Amino acid sequence: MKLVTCGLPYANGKLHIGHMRTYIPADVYVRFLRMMNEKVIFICGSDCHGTPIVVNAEREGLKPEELVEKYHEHFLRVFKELAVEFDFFGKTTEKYHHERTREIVNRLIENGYVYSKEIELAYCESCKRFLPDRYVEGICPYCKTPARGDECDQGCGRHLEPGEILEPRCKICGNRAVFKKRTHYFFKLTAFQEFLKEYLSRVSGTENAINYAKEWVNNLRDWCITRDLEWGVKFPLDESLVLYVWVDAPIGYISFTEQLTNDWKKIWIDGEAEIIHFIGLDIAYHHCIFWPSMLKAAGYALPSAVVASGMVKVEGKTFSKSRGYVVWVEDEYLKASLNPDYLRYYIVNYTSHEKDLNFSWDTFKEKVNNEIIATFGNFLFRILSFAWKNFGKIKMEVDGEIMEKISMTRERIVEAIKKWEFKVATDAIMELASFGNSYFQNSKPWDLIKYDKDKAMKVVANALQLVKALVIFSYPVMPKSMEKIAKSIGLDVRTCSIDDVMKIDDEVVISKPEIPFEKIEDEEIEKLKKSLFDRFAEKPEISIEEFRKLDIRIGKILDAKKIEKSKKLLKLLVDIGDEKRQLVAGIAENHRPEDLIGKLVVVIANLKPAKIMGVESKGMILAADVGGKAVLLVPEKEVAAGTKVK
RNA sequence: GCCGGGGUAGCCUAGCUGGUUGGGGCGACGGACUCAUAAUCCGUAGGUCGCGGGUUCAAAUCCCGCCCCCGGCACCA
Repeated sequence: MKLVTCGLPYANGKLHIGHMRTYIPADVYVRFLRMMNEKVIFICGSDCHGTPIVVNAEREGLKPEELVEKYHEHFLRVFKELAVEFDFFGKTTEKYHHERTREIVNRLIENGYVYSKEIELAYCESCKRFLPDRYVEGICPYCKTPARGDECDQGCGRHLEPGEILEPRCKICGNRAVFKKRTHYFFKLTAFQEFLKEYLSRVSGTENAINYAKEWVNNLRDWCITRDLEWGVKFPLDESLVLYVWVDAPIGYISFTEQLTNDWKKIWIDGEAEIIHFIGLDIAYHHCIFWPSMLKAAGYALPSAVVASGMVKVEGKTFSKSRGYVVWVEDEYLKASLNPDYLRYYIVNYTSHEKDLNFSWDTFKEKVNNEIIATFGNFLFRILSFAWKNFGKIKMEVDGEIMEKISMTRERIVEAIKKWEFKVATDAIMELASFGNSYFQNSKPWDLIKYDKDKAMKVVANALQLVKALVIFSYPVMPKSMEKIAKSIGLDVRTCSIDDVMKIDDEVVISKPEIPFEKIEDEEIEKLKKSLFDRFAEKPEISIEEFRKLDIRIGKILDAKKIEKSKKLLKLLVDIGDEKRQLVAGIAENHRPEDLIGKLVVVIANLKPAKIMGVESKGMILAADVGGKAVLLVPEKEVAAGTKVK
């Protein structure tokens, strides 16, 4: 038995193509396994806790449970449309999930892996509460830049443990927070270093995730697993605290299994099933470090594989919701009435599972029109049409050569799927379709039919066997379209085993075939491209007053030096008229210090000072960002340092 | 700088536990066919396998050095 899970989507936003890079291949994998006669359970659900949900709900004027429900419904809808069929799709807000989570945490406690520690935490006196995670804004203790409570998101990027942040402010009311002592609870992650090393050396899955994890193992810290929040799973030893969302989220894999089947103990306690986690690379830490340690500590079964998908790019750019490099599944893809199977094929076939996948509308159109339609769909349709028009009923006599080809393709597919090589598997399908076209073309049944009907029928029989094989092979990837086609040859593909491709019926009755796939027109793609590209440059409108707040002037670079041990940073001394400023600029990669001295540049003089690598920076110089390389802005004529820029 | 992943024809990519003439796909060009959603089939052109050394009878594949790209972190005020 196998249990396949997908990383839980976070219930504070809609699904985009980046999400689908995990869910679609997982669904394809599960469907193939079932066709290969494996018993499989496929589990997922909404991840509903954590601070961002509370903050977003407040912003939208909703209760957290309402916000969560809204996105939960969205997930169910989109997964259904895309034919991603989980056996159970739960919610971490449910009672059963809270119970299972508390049971596991109690085991961690009983087994001695949880300890309390008094730490100093930010507390907002006007809101009368402790400020966990992203409720708090302050200064990073490591690099002294403004940061969020849980990580230094603008500066050094470090994960901050609760209470570490300096000068905390309440994000909700903006007031200065005070530090108060508070007892929190820690999981002894450091006790699992040896275990993790051993575990990571034997766990299966994709190399990308495991390699990262092997590096992380050498630098573990105990993990604060409680938060001062009301929204979440109550911590058993202190009900005024909830568990950190990353404690309870993966436990959903267990609690959801429990809802589905009484066999859950065999899977999660007795270790009688293979547990396979499909995740995005961004949550590899949680699945390769935190999660196995927790399971081990609580005496549960360990996952046998972590399969991480690579990142998604949009039109060649790094995926970014805020910058608009994103494709929304419901509002864009589905709204355009595009066949969901096209997206499934694209995601699974574009490149290998662990490499970065580029989603480009032009490539999408080409793959759909050339591969799915011209090669694959056209083969199905030309055979079915020819068979229907000329025979209606075909006596099946299939050549050994054809069966051999089908058998080889089956082997290739099965081997590839076992290794999560979805591209290899789907390429094999396309190749078989191509073989079919070639066979049919070279056999010229449209000529044969004029003088040797029997011979023509034999060609059609061979081709029909290929059609049947293609329908079965590609069903896991394109289930909706294949169900439709299967009907015209009287096949119920949902109940087929992959071995059925080797079975030859006595005769096949053809009903009138329908065109299997609609072509994608240029105008359609242009529209989709336009709405995407229009978004790229969008920034909120600002008033002239807001603009006037900027103190922009011409500065003259008096001195420039490289900052030690830094690759990108230069320390500059700039004359801005009434004073000489020191500032740090990330331009060292394509500017030599000696070339900069004497140069006029544009400076923002009233930017809040910050320290970067221990060097104080008071201001910023402006440059065009050309693929990450800085091209400095300079005045067109010689002007005095300090000249205002409007 | 450290860590990870890469650099193969105009573009995407397989091969990378060394061994027959480095495979595909898209695009380009020429031809054929008409059953088929102007789909399909056959053929042609196009490669210093990032650069330089080394090991070997034999290297895209192994070793050493270097360059470049991507991602993460240190550092883009």
